[in-house]
Amino acid sequence: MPKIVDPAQRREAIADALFAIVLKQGFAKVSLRAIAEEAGLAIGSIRHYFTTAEGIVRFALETLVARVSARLETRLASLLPQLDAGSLSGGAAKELTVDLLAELLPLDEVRRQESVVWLAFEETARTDPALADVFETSVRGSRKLMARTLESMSHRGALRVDLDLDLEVDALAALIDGLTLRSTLHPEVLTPERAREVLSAHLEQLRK
Amino acid sequence: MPKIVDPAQRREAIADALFAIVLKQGFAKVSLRAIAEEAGLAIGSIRHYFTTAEGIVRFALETLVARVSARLETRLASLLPQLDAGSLSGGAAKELTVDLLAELLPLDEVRRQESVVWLAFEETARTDPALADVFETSVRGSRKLMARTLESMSHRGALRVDLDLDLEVDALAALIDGLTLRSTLHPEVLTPERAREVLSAHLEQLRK
DNA sequence: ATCGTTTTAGCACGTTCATGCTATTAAGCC
DNA sequence: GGCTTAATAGCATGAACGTGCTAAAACGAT
Repeated sequence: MPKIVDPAQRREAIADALFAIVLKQGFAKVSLRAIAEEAGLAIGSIRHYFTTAEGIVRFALETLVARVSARLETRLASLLPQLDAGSLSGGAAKELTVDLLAELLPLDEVRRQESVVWLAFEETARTDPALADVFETSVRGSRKLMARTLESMSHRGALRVDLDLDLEVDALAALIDGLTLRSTLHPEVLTPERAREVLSAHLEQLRK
Repeated sequence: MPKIVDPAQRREAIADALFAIVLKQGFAKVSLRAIAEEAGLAIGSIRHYFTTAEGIVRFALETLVARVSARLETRLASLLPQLDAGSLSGGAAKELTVDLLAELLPLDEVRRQESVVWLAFEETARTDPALADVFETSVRGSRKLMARTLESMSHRGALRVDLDLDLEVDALAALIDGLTLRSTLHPEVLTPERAREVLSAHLEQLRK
């Protein structure tokens, strides 16, 4: 039998190499050669796991989405029971909600890198049908997360009653998108910590 | 004397060709050859006006910024006297303010195209120092516009008094960034008209 | 009509790219 | 210990790229 290498792990390593290049040199510099060098592999080796270059990009995007989704799911799973238990004060509940949504902000190096890569993919996806559907799903998913969050507040009676909930969902989703965009690409204008404050203040204004 | 061609006009036409390619095929497909074909010129002709390919990109970005800035300046110039005159009702003043800020949203085909190109440049600029300073300036400029807008409301006494003005400036800037991003790249999730409604509602909530 | 200069055209070169193939290497079962 | 097969390595090809450079063309003043 042959040399044993976990193929899934190898694929992830290749995706990580792609991320590193996007991060350091931008999406335009991504190429099989660059990925091979970054990963410390020969081009032939990479092509053993991915037949086309496009396949790498596609897989990398799916990997990225999976990682972020997993983190959000984890947080959500630990948050919802706490909120439903009703044992928290309004302020504590709000802080936990902020924590959940702030998961999307580039508040640490890992998330900063993910945000950069995410934004790089976004431009590529606009003209690449193979990637577009992944984004469509993700964007709808993030809107859904906002909706769930606000509905949860509403059910607890923690939300102002004079609000158009649907409109507030769009506003919250856009606000977080904008905060992420600015604090990722222009941290000297808007620091991630500041972005978190803005998010917190926004939620505070929605409270009763 | 030689054939008469307005060089400035030619440069703009070349920039427009670049915009068209970004729009139709994405930033990755931009090349001298592609630009030449789109503009109906020979590569040599283009290189007569721009010695390097990088120069075209740089010039195109400056052109884009100039166009958007000019539109904003025009609107601002017509808006400020009206507001200072104090002859408008609060509601009318707010609508005019929304109109001003909505200039940044992709509400018509021209602005949609500009937004797409703008976002494409943004990713490129992250790793290209020659473009980065243009963006730095523009991002600060847009924040300044938000600040001026809110200050104007504040001076007219049209703003709630319990607000942290600086925080609201960041929030407004991020909200508009996010609305633009979403309604440009994912109009099926957030239509531009809907984005305008969100913006309007946000400003309404800031009013006294 | 001729000349001088701007504009246009495009060839040639060296790089870089993705990809189709073919060898070579390494590891576990017989 | 040799066989089998996954994994690795890298060569060859053709296409696309930016750019240096030279030649042609177009046009207005003389």
